[in-house]
Amino acid sequence: MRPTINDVAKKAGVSTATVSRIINGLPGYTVKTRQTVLDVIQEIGYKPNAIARGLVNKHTNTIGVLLPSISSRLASVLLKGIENAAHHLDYSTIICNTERDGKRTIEYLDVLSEKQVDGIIITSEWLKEVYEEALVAMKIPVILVLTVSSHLQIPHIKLDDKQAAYQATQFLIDRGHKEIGMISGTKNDKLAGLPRIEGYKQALADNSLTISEDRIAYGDFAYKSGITCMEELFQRSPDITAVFAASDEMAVGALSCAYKKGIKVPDELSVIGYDDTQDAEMAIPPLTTVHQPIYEMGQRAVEMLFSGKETAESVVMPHHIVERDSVRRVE
Amino acid sequence: MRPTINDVAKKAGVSTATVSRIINGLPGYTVKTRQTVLDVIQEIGYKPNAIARGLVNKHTNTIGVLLPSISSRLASVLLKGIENAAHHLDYSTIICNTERDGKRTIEYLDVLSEKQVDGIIITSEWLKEVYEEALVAMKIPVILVLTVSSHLQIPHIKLDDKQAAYQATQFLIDRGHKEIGMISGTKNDKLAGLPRIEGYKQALADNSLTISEDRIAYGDFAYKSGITCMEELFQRSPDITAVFAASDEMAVGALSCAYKKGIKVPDELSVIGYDDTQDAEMAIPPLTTVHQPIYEMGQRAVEMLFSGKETAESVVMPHHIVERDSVRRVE
DNA sequence: GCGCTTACGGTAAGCGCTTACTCAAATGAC
DNA sequence: GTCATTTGAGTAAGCGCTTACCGTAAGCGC
Repeated sequence: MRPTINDVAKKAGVSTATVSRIINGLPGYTVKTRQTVLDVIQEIGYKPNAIARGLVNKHTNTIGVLLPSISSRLASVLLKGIENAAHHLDYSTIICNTERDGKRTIEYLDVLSEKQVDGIIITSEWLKEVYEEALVAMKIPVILVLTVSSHLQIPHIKLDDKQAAYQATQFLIDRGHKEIGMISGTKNDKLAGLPRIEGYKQALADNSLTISEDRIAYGDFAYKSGITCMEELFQRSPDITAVFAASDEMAVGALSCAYKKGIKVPDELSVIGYDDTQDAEMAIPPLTTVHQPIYEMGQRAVEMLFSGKETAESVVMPHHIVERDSVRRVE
Repeated sequence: MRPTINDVAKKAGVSTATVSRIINGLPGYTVKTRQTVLDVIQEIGYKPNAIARGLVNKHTNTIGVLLPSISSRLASVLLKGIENAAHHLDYSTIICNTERDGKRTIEYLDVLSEKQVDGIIITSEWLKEVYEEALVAMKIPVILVLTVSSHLQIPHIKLDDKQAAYQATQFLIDRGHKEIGMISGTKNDKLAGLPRIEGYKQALADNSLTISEDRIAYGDFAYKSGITCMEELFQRSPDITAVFAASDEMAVGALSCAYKKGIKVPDELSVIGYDDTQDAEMAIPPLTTVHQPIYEMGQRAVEMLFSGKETAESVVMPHHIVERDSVRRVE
């Protein structure tokens, strides 16, 4: 059995209260008693039991993070930002990989509630009403990253997706492209789907370029769907000279598709991505893309969780385009 | 305040013992009392406090995972496997991103110990002696993934790296390559460094090909180092026709380097990677590589953690080469 | 109707801590 | 030297649960 506070109290000839005060840095003892107690702790290798502490203190110094798909580059960088900030604030982080499964999400919410986490960060996933109900029932601070709440006043962190998509498209237009396709995410995704399509269309409209549904293909943000979407686009609208993809993974899929068809990027086709994950950097050619400060968003989320304010303000993070080699200027 | 077992006991007109029995599925009550209690639980939205439970039950249903670098593709897939298996067994997983920082690692070990996790999985990182000491002190089951223990009998899961590297090199040789370079991981890495170099050299030796230190460049498994290593190799040994990289990321780095120099892969240079992460699939051209069953290793690790046996047996997982398009046959 | 077993369910201790309350001794003001 | 105050440290309750240990009443055989 691991030594308890009782063991050190006995061995040091003091009460548990004194030991507790010492390990918690509260006043009420001489330097001498402090030293003997510390010595005993060292000697028997005592470590406070965080569970027992949690029971009386009513906080566990741990947070929970819900992610729709943990192995994606985006998710893992976000997670890294979260974990890092949490660790610096002395919090542990429990991960919950929902796989976009509603049942599983509810299970996780239950578990986090039962485990008395001090806060929850929900990322990327559209908040169904059941989730929102569960959330209010548990009265725990929640921060949303890359998603928003429709019914509740839950603070979120994201970027202006429409704006960013607009700028990406404008970037292509500025370089002389007129026939521009789009590889979108899931069709009815209100988070990363619709707004980006709107931005794309708006940019075309503002530049008096024709908008055609033929030039939009719908994927699911993942690599493979980028390939098939690009194939569709080549079929339906072979005249396009540039493509805006709603994720780097899909953009790389487009690159792969073009490669297989012997179409040179950027010479014959320009591609711009979205996210600026390492995939963009590693692509051949390196991908021009919209940078989302993902890591920082993760950090920010935990800061907001413990900002002390009852409900923090939502924040929209800045974005910018990172220019690499996948877009060419046409005459 | 959240309702406690006491609240439901009072409201249902029974004792807490009965409520406890009911939520734990122990015998000792009529269907009728069971139903009233269940109704009350439902009505007031009672959820057992896992912290209080943990205090008396002496287990927390949570495990800790140490990862050297959480945002790498390898780590996130491993994590996914772990998290998934853990969730199925009703365990939560706490992540600890050590960033290969010894001080941080020790901090995490302490935290996990204090939080009374039921098991720990350590991945990829070489076990320093201090860690091993900390580990024995806390008397918690530990499983190692992609690493081993030098002093302790801690069960591990990995593959036969030397064998795998041998086969990768042999694969190149079988396709007619004679001047083969290697992009290795960290020079003195006993885990993923040395064994792979040995396998590479052994294969060359067994085929009476000359081994030259000029043909080995040392990176750190990450993308950027792959680029610089490839540059070095081109300089030091321009006659090589194929390269074996000790990680997919470095292999992709090699691809990027070749691309920049206008060297065609696989026509002018063949590249074989290691890991078979999604990076390999997404590469242009798609990367031939040795497949590590990373996800499965993660799953396996948690199964072993709770196999019931005092100390599980170490396992070496099978590997195989996934042939894609980055290696060409030469005459 | 008697003694027995069995099923139901309550009582209370205790898990390892924190902390309000108490008290004795030391200190300080005068 | 006296009295008020501060300081070091102990006592014990209680955080929300589980569970060993008991009662009590019902059910059974005879």
